[in-house]
Amino acid sequence: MPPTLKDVAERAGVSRAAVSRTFTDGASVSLKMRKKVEKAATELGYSPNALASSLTTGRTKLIGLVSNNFHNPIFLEVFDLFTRGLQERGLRPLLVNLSDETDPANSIRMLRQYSVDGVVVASSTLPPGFAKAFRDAGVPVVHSFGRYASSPEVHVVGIDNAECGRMAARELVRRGYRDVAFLGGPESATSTQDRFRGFMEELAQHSGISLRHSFAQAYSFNAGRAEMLARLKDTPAQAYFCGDDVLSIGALSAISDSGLKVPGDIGIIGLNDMEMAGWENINLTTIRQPISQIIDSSIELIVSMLENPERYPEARLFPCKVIERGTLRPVD
Amino acid sequence: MPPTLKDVAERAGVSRAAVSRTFTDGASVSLKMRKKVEKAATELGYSPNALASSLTTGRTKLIGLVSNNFHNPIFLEVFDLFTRGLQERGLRPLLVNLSDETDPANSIRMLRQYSVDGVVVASSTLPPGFAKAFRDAGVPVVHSFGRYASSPEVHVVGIDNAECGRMAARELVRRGYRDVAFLGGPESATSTQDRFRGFMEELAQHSGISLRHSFAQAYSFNAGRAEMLARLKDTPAQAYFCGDDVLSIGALSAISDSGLKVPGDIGIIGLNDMEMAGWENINLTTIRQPISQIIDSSIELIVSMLENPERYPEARLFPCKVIERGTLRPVD
DNA sequence: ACCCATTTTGCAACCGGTTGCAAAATGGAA
DNA sequence: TTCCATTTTGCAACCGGTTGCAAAATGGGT
Repeated sequence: MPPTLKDVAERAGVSRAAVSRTFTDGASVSLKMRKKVEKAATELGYSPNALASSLTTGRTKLIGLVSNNFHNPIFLEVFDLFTRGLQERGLRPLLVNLSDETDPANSIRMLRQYSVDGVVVASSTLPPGFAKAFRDAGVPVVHSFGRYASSPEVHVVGIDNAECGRMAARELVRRGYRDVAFLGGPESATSTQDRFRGFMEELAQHSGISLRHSFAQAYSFNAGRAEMLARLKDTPAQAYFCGDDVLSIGALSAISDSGLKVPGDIGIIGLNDMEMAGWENINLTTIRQPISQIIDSSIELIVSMLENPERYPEARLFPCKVIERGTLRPVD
Repeated sequence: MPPTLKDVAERAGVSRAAVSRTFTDGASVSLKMRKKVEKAATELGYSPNALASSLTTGRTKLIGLVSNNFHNPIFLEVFDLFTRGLQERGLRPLLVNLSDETDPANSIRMLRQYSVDGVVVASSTLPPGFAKAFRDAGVPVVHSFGRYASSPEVHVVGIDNAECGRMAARELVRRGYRDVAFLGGPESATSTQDRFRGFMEELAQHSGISLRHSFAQAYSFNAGRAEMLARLKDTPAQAYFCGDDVLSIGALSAISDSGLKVPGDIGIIGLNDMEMAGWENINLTTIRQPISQIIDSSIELIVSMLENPERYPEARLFPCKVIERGTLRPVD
């Protein structure tokens, strides 16, 4: 239905090759020819079919954006930044919602059918093997918010979750808490495991600190609330390092329902610093994850892999920092 | 690099047409042939190139998902539902982030280059002309959360925003508020205009009610908070119908900061019933928009347009209802 | 006006599939 | 076994572009 190369060529009275050349930059076309072709093209309202050309060039400019985090508000920011960043570079995001799927086979097949030039896996809960499966299938891949590995097999861009755990521990100790707890996300998520490990390691350096832990079912408000309600049945800890901000907000809600005060009775520190954490009626002390840097860097990396698919895998970790708000008691 | 039809044909010792047929259902292939081909295909790890086939079939199974709402948490739910619904039907969402762009020309060109089979415009702020431009370009389109028109030029699926305005008005009147206000989203958004119109219309039916109005810069927490802070400089109204839930939450934050109580001093009613509205520490009285029905219906519509692109445009509006929580005072 | 190096152009094959058509194979009935 | 209607298969053209190669055009120098 829409006009094709052939239509333009006929109308301009030139060869199809000539038309193709005026629309691929770097090709040799005389000014006269270009004028003629452009005239015919605009008259017909022609624009080249990207998919047809991908057949011969081997490039679709399609990037698979794969995620399973469609319930955590911070991922709206993530999608916003990714789509804008990709668009700015002339790339198109083909979105894949994993829902509860953790087997990459389906997504790989699907994304290969559409010949995506590369894939960004955006998830803090999927294991490194997930992204690796793409690489093994010959698809350039970057795992954003993925698990750090000292000898990474795929590009990983994110934060050092263990270091964040240590950071949270230091912050709680600095504020004089002695009886602390980790209220993590799902135990199977790599981010949960790493944050917990770091948290424990650091606390082990300090004497006389008691530590407990438990895990919520998901990184979600309801899961955080439910888990904290359960904790409140017994004597709760003095302060909790929660798996992330949504979880923290759920916990806050449980605490205020039970009549206790934050930070008076219980302290909370989260992780992410999503927009909502700064809302005045939440005012959560948390650890900021530099989302936009992570995403810029991920895009830069996937773009560079389009030129050089064999690029040696690297881990890019960005520093986090504590954002002090109102849910931890002040230092004495 | 990945194996092609030809590779499979050679390995199986059959024609390329035979291979093609075993992978298109409804085609005539003997069982013996099928076995042979499937064997060769799995040995090579072949899967057909969807883009190449789109060239002859004229179908890419790509659906453009166009939105400018990447800051309203409710759109995370929207994206989740859309991507899942499309995937279930074997369609792939190609995401377009409009950011601040309101001219459809770019998106149309881009989506035509990728030969999308159809487009879903998911936005409550874009004017009907936006979606219409796609239709005029010959691309099947559905405008979800779009403006209702009695003689629609494109398919619109959403709610009757004016009716929601009336509903909010009735609810406030029923609770005995006499001095009420509309705190809308951006004045240019069609949803804002319609909600305001309905709200006024209904209030005009009741005597002795005073109405004021103002508009926030965006459908966002900060905008709602800023706008409410401004209102609080003078004597505020008794109750506010806010443009949506995020705006409401911003307003709530401003109110509690100023030392006033909700619903004691000021009542708030929102619109959307996003997940957060039900969180116990927010507990917002609001009007529920049946998101998942809207999206199911949108997908059903766009799918039906793939078969019949000339399908007569219709408006599908879903009823909303008031969800009573804790931000309006009880009926006397 | 002529020659030659350089640019521009068109031809034709190709990318990875699909499909109308006719030839070949199948299989049931006589 | 033979015949004929029905499937199954392969050939070849096509979808909308790109690109190597050789022919044609250009233009500068003498």
